[in-house]
This record gives sequence, C-alpha cells and structure tokens, in this order.
Amino acid sequence: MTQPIPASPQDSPFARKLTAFVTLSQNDLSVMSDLYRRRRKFAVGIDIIHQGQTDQSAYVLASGWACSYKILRSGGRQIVDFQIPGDFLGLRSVLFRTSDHNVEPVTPVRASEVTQGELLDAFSRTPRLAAAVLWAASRDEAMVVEHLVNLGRRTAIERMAHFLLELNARLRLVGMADKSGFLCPLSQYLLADALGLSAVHVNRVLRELREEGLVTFQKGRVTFDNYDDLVTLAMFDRAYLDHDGPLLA
Amino acid sequence: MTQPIPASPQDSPFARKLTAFVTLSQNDLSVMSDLYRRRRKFAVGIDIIHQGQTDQSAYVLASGWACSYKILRSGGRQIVDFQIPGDFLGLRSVLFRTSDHNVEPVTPVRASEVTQGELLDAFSRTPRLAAAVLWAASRDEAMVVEHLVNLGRRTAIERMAHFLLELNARLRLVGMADKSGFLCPLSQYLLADALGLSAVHVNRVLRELREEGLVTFQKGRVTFDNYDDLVTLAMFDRAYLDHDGPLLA
DNA sequence: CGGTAGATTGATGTACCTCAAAAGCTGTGG
DNA sequence: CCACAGCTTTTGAGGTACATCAATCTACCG
Repeated sequence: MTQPIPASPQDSPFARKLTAFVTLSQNDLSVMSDLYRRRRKFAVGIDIIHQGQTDQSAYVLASGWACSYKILRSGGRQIVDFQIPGDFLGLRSVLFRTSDHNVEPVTPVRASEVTQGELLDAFSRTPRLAAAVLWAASRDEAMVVEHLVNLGRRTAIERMAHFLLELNARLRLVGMADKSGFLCPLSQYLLADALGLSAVHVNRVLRELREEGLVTFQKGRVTFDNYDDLVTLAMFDRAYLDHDGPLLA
Repeated sequence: MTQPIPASPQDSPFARKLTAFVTLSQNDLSVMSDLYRRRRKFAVGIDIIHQGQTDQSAYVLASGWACSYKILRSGGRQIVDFQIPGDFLGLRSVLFRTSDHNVEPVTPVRASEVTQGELLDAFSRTPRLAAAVLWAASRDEAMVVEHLVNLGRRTAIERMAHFLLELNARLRLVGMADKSGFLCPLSQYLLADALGLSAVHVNRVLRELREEGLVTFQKGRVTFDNYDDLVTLAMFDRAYLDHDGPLLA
C-alpha cells in the first residue's frame, strides 16, 4: 500500500509532489537534491520548531508525520495542520524571524534542514523551483482556509469525513495512499486536537462512520468502504487542492 | 475617532501599515503610489472577486470594509477574514490562476486595482517593497491561523472578545481606532458567519459582554469598557500581529 | 508481569442551535 | 408626513450536538 521512501532525491516525496503540478527540468531536480544533504532525525516528543524561537531553519519532511499547532493559555491546543513526506516544515519561520507556532513529530521523523541562505540560493539558480515552492506554500494556505471552514461550519461527522478525504488526496500525491485507503499513525487525541473535538467524541464519530459503512479507521489504517457517499457527506470538493501551477513558472 | 482617508498615497492606509514594520524610502513610496492609479468603486452586494474565476486582478483597499468567504454546498457560509483599508484583496488570486474564495464589500468600497504585471514590476524596482508586501501576506496568514484556533478551541464569548481585540489592533495600525474603541459596520449576521455561531447567539454573547462591563457594541460602534479584563478573558496575545519584519529587507 | 497509552462505552451536563415572534431603524413611495 | 416593507436587533422556549467525568478494556513495552 504505502510506498517505501526512495533513496534517490529524483524520486523523493518532495519531487513527486512538485512535479505533479510544475514541470521540472533535470537541472531543477539536481538543484533540489542539494537541499537534501543535511538530513536530521527527530524522535517523538521533541519539538522540531517552537513558538517564539528566532532564526530557525526550515525542513523538508523525508519520512514520518509531523503536526504544527498552537498552545492556548487555557492549556488546550489546536493542531493547525499535519505534515506528511514532501511537505515543508516552518517555511514561514525561515522567511520571517520568529515562529508563531510549534511543530512536533507524530512519528519518528527524518527531515532535511534548509537554511534561509540555501533556499534563496536555490531559488536564484532555478526560478522554476521557486515557483514550485511558492505553489506549495499557497496550497498549504488553501488547506488552512479549508480547515477553518471545517471548524466553523461543519458537524463533527462531516469534519472527520472531510479530514480523512483531504488526507487521502494529499497522501496519494506522494504515493502513500490509493483510493482504497492509507496507513495512518494519528491517535484519536491528535484527531481531536485537529478537529476541535474531544477525544471521546472522535471515537463515537469514527464508530458511526464505520457502522454507516462509509469508512473504517482501525489499527492504524483508514479504509474507505464507500468513497462516493463519504464525499457526499463531507461535501468534499477537491478544487482547493488542485489549483493550477503559478503563472510565474 | 476614526480618521478620514488621506488623499496622498504617502499617507494612505496601505503606506501607514507597511511603514509601521518596514522602513520605506521616498523612492519606495513613490513606486507604491503608482499602484494607486486605477481606483475602482464597488457597491455592497457585488462580488469583488469570486471563487473559480481565473486571471483576476488584486486590489488594495482604499476605503470601506470587505470580507473574504467560502460558501458551503449545504448553503451556509464561513467568513475567513475581514479586510480594512490598507489590506490586500485577492493577493493569492493574482499570484496563482484561480481564486478559491469570494470577496465582497461590507460597506461601499474604493479599491485600487493592481494587475500581476504591475505588482511584479514594482517588486523588481524596489525589493524593499516586495519584502514589505511579503510581510503583509505572512501576517494575513498568521491571522487566518489564529482565527482557526479561535474556532477550534475557544468558547463563543472568548471568540467574540478575541475577534474584537484583533480588529482593534489592526485598525489602530491604520489610524482608524484607539484604545477606547472603533466604528464597526459589521452586522450580527456577519459576525456569526465569521465566528461560526448563529446570529441569535452572537446577540446573546454581545449582551453578556456588555452586562459584564467589558465591551459595548451598539449602533455601529465598539467601545471597550474594560480593556484589560477583556484581554484576559480572550487570552489575547498580540505576538502574532507584531512579528518582526522580513529578513529579506 | 505490572505499567502506561490508547480505544471504547455509559451517564450526565451544557453551550449552542433552531424556531418563533416582537420591536427598533431606515429607506421608499404615495 | 405617514404607511409600509425590509433589514437588524432583541428576547423566549425548547431541542441537540457536543463536552466532561468516569470506568473498563486492550495493546504494547520494558
């Protein structure tokens, strides 16, 4: 089902995602592979990026899952987004001085560190790569907006359905899912913090989706039992994920 | 209380906002004033930008208020953000081909049209201006993230308090508010669509805030009766609005 | 084998919604 | 100047989707 992470940068999740929307030359790809040199590992429980810290590096996620979140003074937390292989971590933190959110691993993570200098250098060498990264950043923002709509105007069941469908669409881009489902390391506590629900209610919602024959999330695997009806329930419209490449390319 | 919109671009809300965080030279300011040439008016009820449309212009809001939103298939809508004088409308729509959201005026709007070409041209002439606009875009994104946290993890009262405080901070940057309050043209229906509540509940929340002696929103004016306690209630931390200017400057 | 983290289920409480209706304001035409 | 329509605000009554608290159960791990 899920593919192993390839050793060659030409077929990394990052490359796979970008080339799905912007054609990249051999030269673009080789510049990109330079960004893959300083590989670091992060264990679960150790923040990769944290709020208020200045002059951070950014990272490209090579393997594992992470999440970005904010802590409330009341103690609760809200997960803003999950990151999967091929995603940037902390792109905003490197363009600007201080980070306004935290990023932590959900599973053990391997990620390539990219400093601000390296990023700008790569951009000047291949404008197409810059355009592709800009496209990726805009897509991230579109996902945050859709997440906001999710929290503001959908019921718990619709939220969960929408979330699982979006995740599936994203994972397919990097070859880690197909129409039947995907492996998913997220606990019900993480789902709760992302969807603005309690963990108890997440459990009940998953049970209902299962009993309705729509989708099954058990033992770390999401299986779509009735994809079309799930799309209808979630009012899932993937236009926001598919927008065309940047004009600048 | 609220200042009249100045005629000179050097003291426009746009300039005022950007110069609060990035020092701009006389040359930067004059390039910027070129962006102010094609002034257009929009009446309430007529979309400025709409979802799915391609090759849009962007605008800089000169006077009036607008809001960006998404419509759900179920009929409801979620307001993502309000725009006040000095804000960009549809910056993402011009960097990329199609818009994934709508923008409509809340009051009659005057806005300056900026095409993609003009924007890129201005950027190449003054990198500092590009940096300043990038800073503004990043601040917008930070506001969307905070809005998401608001919807996911705060109660209705906290949400409303946080929203009014954020709006006050933004309006102060362009001289349209002070610590005592501001003029606010938003109906309770608009507040409801922004905060993920029903209009009825918005009304009750506003009454409670008034009766607690925290803030009064009546007859188009927001008055802070006890600013400090309101900040405490909302857990308002304005760090996400104040982050430092871009490193690129 | 005990300890810990996650999943599951039940009982109860509450924050918010929906429906309904009245009252204030604003503009429009007669 | 009044009558009326249309929006917005306000208030009440009743329903529901969610949270909270608490307990049990499982899986995993040293």
